[in-house]
Amino acid sequence: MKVLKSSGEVREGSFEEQEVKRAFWHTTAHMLAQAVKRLYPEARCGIGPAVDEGFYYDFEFPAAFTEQDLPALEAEMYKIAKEALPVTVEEVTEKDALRYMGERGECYKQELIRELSDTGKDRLTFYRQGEYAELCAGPHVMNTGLIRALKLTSVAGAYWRGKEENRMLTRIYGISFPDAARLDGYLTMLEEAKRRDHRRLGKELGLFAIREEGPGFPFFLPRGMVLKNILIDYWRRLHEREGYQEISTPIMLHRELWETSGHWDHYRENMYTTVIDEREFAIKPMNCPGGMLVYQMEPHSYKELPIRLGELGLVHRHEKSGQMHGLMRVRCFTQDDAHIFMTREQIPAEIGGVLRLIDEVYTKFGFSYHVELSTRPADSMGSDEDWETATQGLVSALEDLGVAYTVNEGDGAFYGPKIDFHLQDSIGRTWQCGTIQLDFQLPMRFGAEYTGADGKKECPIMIHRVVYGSIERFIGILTEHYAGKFPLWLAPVQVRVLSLSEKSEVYARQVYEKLRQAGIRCELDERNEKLGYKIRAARLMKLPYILIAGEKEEREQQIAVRRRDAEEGRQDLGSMSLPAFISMLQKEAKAPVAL
RNA sequence: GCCGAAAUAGCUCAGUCGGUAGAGCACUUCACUCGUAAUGAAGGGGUCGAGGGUUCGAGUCCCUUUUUCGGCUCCA
Repeated sequence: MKVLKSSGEVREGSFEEQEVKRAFWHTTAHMLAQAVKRLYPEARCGIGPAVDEGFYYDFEFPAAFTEQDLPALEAEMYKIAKEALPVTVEEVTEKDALRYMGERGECYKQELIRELSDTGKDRLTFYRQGEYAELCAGPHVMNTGLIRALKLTSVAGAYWRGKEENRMLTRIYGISFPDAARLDGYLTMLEEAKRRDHRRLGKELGLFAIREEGPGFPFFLPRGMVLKNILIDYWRRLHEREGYQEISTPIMLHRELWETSGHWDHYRENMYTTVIDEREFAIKPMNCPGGMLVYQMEPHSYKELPIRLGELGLVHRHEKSGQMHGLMRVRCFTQDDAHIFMTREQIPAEIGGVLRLIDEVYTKFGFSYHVELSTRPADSMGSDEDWETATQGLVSALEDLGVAYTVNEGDGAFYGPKIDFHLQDSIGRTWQCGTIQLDFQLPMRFGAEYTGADGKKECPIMIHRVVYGSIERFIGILTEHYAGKFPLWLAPVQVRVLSLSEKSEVYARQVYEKLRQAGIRCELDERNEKLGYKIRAARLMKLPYILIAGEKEEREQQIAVRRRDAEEGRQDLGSMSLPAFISMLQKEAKAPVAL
């Protein structure tokens, strides 16, 4: 497959190559625009790039455009493919480009052209296929006939240039391939991913629920609560090992505190407030001011530092409607927070320690993650020097440990720069989980101090950090990552005991009671149903182990064991004694933290 | 918040032109006493998200509203 660059250079490459694939999708995006202009001549084009999975194109339609209108566009695009139009590139002057777009009413394109020449872009190119031409830097594939399979997947709104104050355009998403088989494969993969959706699994497995009575406020059901508690338990052990002390601060504090911390000025829109005895209170959106107050309750010496105060803090934030997403984005969540108070000299070691801790946890769950460094935002407080020092502190910690990261300009918290850890969900969307934020502001605003070796009062530096991020979001990610098949140590229910018939009910119950006594999370299915039916039910719940207790097992004082994950192709492990099974289980679910 | 779509039994969904609200699974009862992914029969279960309107009559048409879904923006 040949790719045409804007210089006119032609390169041969395969569809599997990133550059070729993107050129392929980009050309398909142009075909979409071409089809739109054929069917809706009054529509105006925005931009239409290739993305990681396919492409999109933004349009302003004269009348409402809905998903029902997609098939007609798809048909027109197939027609354009069949026409096998050659794709060519030509250099144009700004004047010609503006005139061409002006004649066609393309005001968005004109805006782009003006902006490109204002930013000193000396070369403008048009790509042309048949009657359709547009401003584009390429590259593209060389013929529309190469696109043999395509699908327009969804319609969504998107602000022009991504800015909330701009007009909202209609964005059409799609994907294309050089053959039908690959398109089918892609669509099947999407179906698979839907099966892992934590919202679906959360319902099916009885983990959590969100109801109309509390939008964005999740309910944890018994099984989900077990999972949450296991994660908390693991977290506590780790933090004990790492020298953290755990605290708990109030969920609601007086307005003055939030004024001192700066939240009232910088975060007010997201805070819930209430009035008690005619005084205004805010429900905490973050735990830091509470942690700050704990630090200040007694005087500190440099010898005590670093002080690491951990808190599983329940925070509430008013996320705008339309932004919630299962457990991933909620209005009330538990942060596995900690605030570290330290001297300037301790910064590298402490940041390094947190980086290692986060890596240990993510590795434990088998996650791959990427790291971003977010720098000073427009709405922020503090001096330039402090921001510079703080940002430099994070950079050198990352570089000392050889962590690869990308920079996210202007995306830091209002009080300091941050390192973010992003994890992927089942369809490849990424979610920020862990974060490490360095803060010079808050200790200063609160007048926090410690006594140095020379007897002088100094202001400590503070780290805010979370590992899971939010336990809710982390559970969402975990559920999708494991597709609901939680490893034994995390599984809310580890074993289900099945009686074979009414004759084996008593024995099955005995087995169940013994497992419970051994501390194994188990359930008993003594319903009067066939074995196949009960196995199916247990399999659908994705339980790690199924035990069958029938008359034969009772005679031999054994149980028949069936496991969820086939080992060497076997799910049926045959019969064994209960003590043997229990010790096998205990070995498999061994303590998650090496202390 | 914005653009688009959706909401019917516990769950997944059907419901034609506006004319007495349905299926499968789940649940309860009965029969069967069963060996590794669904035994059979019977029964209970609905203010069709909420509020208003049009109509002799609304799950169905119109308006408002809430929630959810796909995105945008924002964020853990």
